Amino acid sequence: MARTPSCDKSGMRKGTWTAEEDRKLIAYVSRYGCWNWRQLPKFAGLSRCGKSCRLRWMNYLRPNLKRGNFTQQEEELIIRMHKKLGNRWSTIAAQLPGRTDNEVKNHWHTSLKKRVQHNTITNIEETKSRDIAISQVAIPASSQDTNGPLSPILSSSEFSSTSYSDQSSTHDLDDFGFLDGFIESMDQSFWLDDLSTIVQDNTSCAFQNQDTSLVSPSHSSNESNLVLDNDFSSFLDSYQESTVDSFWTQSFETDMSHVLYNQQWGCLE
DNA sequence: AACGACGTCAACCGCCAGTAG
DNA sequence: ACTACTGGCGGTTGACGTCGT
Repeated sequence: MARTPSCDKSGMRKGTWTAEEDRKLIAYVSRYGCWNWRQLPKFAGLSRCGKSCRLRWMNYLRPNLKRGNFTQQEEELIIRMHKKLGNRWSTIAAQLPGRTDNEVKNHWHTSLKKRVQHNTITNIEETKSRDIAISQVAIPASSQDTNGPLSPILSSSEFSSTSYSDQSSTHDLDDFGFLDGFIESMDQSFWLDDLSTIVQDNTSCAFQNQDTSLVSPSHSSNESNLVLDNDFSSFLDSYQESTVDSFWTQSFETDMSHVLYNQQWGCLE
């Protein structure tokens, strides 16, 4: 899924991010936080615009992102919320821990939209044929089965009345309070099921420790180099998983000691 | 094997709201 | 009140993968 790297008029790189750029961005944000996206590329040694850095971080690099296929629960939640909210992807994504608005939006356009449209058409056809049947056989409406499955995948309206019947049966369609309970009912393991690799404790900050000033006695330079030599994507998985609990609670250094960092990367004169 | 059609998704673009000066 | 700047959002693009012929 790589785009051909290119540069815009101002010399900023565009297109696919390289592993090296990812490393620099992770290293910088992990250490100093994102205090100003516009200024960040300069200090992090990246030839990217701040917007591009922010997007890369938010959609791909930041910890606690859940990658991989959407679960049926997630898909049903997206369908239901989209029916209610429309294309408010960030709001919808906020209800799906570990998912980005971009990811939700892409999944909607590539998969869920067609499914919903198909179900809508199927629903109309089912309704028509049922109406005909009703008109031909005068059965009291109350005895009609209106809840039969129309397809293996539930439509959004069915979802509201079946999948989470315990919650939704007691809530109006306009009441989204049940979503909170729905999310809360899922423990941490649910959201992390797709994260495959268990990371050794001493790997968690190995990347940051490339700054030799930060290398603890327990980390030899060989260990740090090992991280650099390994496949970057697997490192990224490890990095993201290992920082799930601690990342957002850690306090970033707010002084301007990026100079130390940049000396390590050689990106400042 | 070659080709085109279609699907996927990372990344870009333009707009807008919030905020500081 | 106005301007400039920034972050965030949603729409769109386009490179690459997959599938069918």
